[in-house]
Amino acid sequence: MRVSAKGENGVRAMTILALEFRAGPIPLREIAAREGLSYQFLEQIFLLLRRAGLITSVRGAKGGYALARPPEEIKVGDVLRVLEGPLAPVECMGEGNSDACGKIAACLTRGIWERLRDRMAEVLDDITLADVINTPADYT
Amino acid sequence: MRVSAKGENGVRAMTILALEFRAGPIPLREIAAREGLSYQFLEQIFLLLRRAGLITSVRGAKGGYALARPPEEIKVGDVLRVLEGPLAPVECMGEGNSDACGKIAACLTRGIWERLRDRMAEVLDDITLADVINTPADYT
DNA sequence: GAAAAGCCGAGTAATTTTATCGGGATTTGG
DNA sequence: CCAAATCCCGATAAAATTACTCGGCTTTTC
Repeated sequence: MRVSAKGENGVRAMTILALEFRAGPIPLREIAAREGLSYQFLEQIFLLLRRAGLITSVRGAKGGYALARPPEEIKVGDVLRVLEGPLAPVECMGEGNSDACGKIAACLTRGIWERLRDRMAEVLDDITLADVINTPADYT
Repeated sequence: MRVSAKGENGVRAMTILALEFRAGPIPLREIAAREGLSYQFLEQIFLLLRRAGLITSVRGAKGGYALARPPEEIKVGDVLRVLEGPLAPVECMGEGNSDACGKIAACLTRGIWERLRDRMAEVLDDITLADVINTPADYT
């Protein structure tokens, strides 16, 4: 039940882009340095995020990445779906989808995963990047 | 964000034990056959569940496994914690625990994982094995 | 035209998960 | 007592996934 490093670092990097929104494109090396991450690993992550339309890129010197939309309009769930695949706790259950799997107890356990999936989506789609950067220190 | 086969099959097997509660111990081979699972893989799972005190075993001929407590008293969350480790979406955040990880955006993203973790626990600790076996067919 | 940056397919390394093996220890029933 | 059924369990192999690297290309600025 863990989020992968890709997902975790992707959200982290998106948070930086949210903090720097309006500052013009931020080069990847800067983000990598700021978060102590491998430049090349982040590159893989950003490739996916760009192709999914969550960020835009500017090539060449003075280039870099920026959010494609303001932080208020990007949900954490959007980012995680791109990097982790659909928010489904078990394989036979993509979001929206509900295949039976032919096993005896299948129909019995399905309700568990459906409820879990829906709650997870609820939380993650309720938090935008704007919420993340406005988190008060005493949130805990 | 997936539950492992261990977790999924563990819950499935526990569901069978719940259905057969009061029928005396059920041999593992029967459960494996019923769910089309490898006997030896299930054995690993049951070892963990027994050590965690969720099931009891009877050795020898006519032996098998049974729930240690009635289905009403075993939560799906209990089973998953044994098989998947703590219900924590990211490493730096065991249940109850909240270590800082020293990265710049750390404190900002932490709230996401805390909320997610708490909601997941809420769902999984709210469903008992009794609920699972009483699931109406139109649950969806 | 050199330096700064992104683009990207392919490949390797590390880790985790899944599954198997082989032999033991207990219990039942004959 | 013996044979069959069944759990016990450490070790390890196989497979899958995840994390990360490489190398070379393209685009833009100065």
